[in-house]
Amino acid sequence: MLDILNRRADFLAAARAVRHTRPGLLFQARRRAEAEGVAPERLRVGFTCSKKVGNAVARNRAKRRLREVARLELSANGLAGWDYVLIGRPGATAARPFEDLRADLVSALRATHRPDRPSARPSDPPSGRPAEGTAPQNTVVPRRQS
RNA sequence: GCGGACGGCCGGACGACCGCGGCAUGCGAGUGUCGAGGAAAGUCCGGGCUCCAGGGAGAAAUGGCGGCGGGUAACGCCCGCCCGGGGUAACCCGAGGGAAAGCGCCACAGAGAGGAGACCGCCGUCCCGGCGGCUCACGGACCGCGAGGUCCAUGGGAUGGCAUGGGACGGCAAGGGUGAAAGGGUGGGGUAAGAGCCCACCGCGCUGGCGGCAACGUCGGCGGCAUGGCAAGCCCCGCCAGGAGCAAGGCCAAAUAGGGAUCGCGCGGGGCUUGUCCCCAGGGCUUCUCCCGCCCGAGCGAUCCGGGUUGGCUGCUGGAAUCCGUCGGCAACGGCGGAUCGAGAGGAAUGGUCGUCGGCGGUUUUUUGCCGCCACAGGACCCGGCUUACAGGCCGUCCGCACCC
RNA sequence: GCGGGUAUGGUGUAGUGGUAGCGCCUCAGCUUCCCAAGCUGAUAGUGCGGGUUCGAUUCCCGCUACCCGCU
Repeated sequence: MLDILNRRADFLAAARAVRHTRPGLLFQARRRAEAEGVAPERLRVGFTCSKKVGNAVARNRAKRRLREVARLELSANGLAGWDYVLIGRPGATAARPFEDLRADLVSALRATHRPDRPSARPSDPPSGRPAEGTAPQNTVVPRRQS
């Protein structure tokens, strides 16, 4: 089951971790630290849209489509112990055909959890990004959930 | 039929599968039920509600409003009417009090921009000229015997004349010209020329009658031009307004100190006639003043509460509600009766994939077919308004023009 | 939820109701062997829609965009 993310700190932490850009959405993912007190089998997801997406109707519609896509894909293919954040993009999130939007999420998930990609391990960012304050997940190599 | 004015309404429908939020029920799986708008928006006004401020009166400051009457809980909203402006009309628009309380501004142009002014111009008097007459003197020519007459030239004089030139002094403000605006307008009389100088009408001011609750209208009398415009410049007049906002506010639990509250005892300076005396007080309680009332002022004791943080409950939706009928009212609206309950979340619920129909656009000679698209926009304490956004469509009333009967 | 402010050439900014200025940038010319600098000149602007006024960047109303407070 999906837990909904609503604390600002969780969003900020996810924003400092893995990011992927897809035409229909921005994707962020972070493996939680054990010390955070959240049960490790939980999988959490957050949705957000900035004012650039549009007025309240446009933002709500983008978040609903992201929610539906997360319901279909993330509950099946997401990893326990991770936080995911899905961010709406102006125009595209609401206008993109649904199957394309769904494929965007699948693609981002695969890019995040592929073991041979450095970007899957935020522990050693090649671009010299400042290291994250919460270190424990840096040593864990993500693996596919069975 | 075409064009136009005004008012009101709808703003996709039905269905399938997988999902979402609240409530009820169930041990549970689940089941049942309800689930965004006309603007929910902007936050521009007005209220309810809650807390804060001791009560009353006045003032100041600040902000707002501004024809009159009505409606309303109230309003800057609505209705009706008046006045002014626009339109052939239906109808539309108007921050629509005061400019003789005061201050300020009116660029440029123009002579002059506010108790104004004289550039061109008009008129009078005088002076210097011009023209044509009159008259005198002298000269010449001609006619006549003569007295004399006629004509020409020069010079002088006086008075009057002119479609006449220039100047000085004075009168005038009609006309030209400048300007957004030139110190009432039109016409006539009058005059040297003119002018409210006089007269008529209009406008303006004062005043009386009548109609109207009133704004105002209308009829008459008087005055005789005095009062330019701007107050969405300062300002004056009248009216209105205490502050904060549901993250208001209330309750509970966890957690516990340096502060706070209540009660009891107690309390300033000066004067002498030493008294249960008199006088003066200080500070606080809405920016100030006044009146009333209250408290503090100095410590001690007792009792109670408790900062910050986190969570839960409540406020929370039945209300100036909506609909129908009826009565009063031109209307806004109000009275009465009946029926109905239609989101209450707490980072926030309506989505995805389709089907049929509807609408719009494109393609097509047309039909069919195919393709694309579905206005503005999402409750967060609740109401009444205003403003702004809005694909497409529906209904009603009225006006103008053309045609037919 | 409650309030406040700003909008002026491409850019940064002045501006008493009366022709909207200035610096940088851009362009052209001069200067130089060439460039830079310098000199001369030019282009280009009041966010939008109404209203008041003879006249609005200025005053008033309504929108739009951006920014900033408080809770």
